[in-house]
Amino acid sequence: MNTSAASNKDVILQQVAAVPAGQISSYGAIAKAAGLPGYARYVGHVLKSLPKDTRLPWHRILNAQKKISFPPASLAFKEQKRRLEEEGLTILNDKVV
DNA sequence: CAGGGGGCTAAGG
DNA sequence: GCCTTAGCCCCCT
Repeated sequence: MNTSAASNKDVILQQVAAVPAGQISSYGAIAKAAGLPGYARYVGHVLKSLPKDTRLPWHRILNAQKKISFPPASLAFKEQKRRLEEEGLTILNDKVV
């Protein structure tokens, strides 16, 4: 798929961007798919570092419990929830189904 | 080099 | 449902 010149961060972002609309994934799954098993936290750290105008579907990335790991008072929480709903998903008590 | 923390995960109490 | 323990890893002091 592409050369090995990609850094861990790039690979992760690539996997995140590879997630189809209406489909969700977990940090561990992304890390694993990126060939970095155990980098779950690193994935979160990277996504969190993304710019507000990022085009990466970071909102499709949830934790292993399929729940939004943000506090309900966080803007990211509402934003992610809203985007997921826009993609046809449903959120029940911070949980994505 | 040591210490603390983080959109994590799984198992236990 | 919540918190703790333990594991994995990276980044900043």
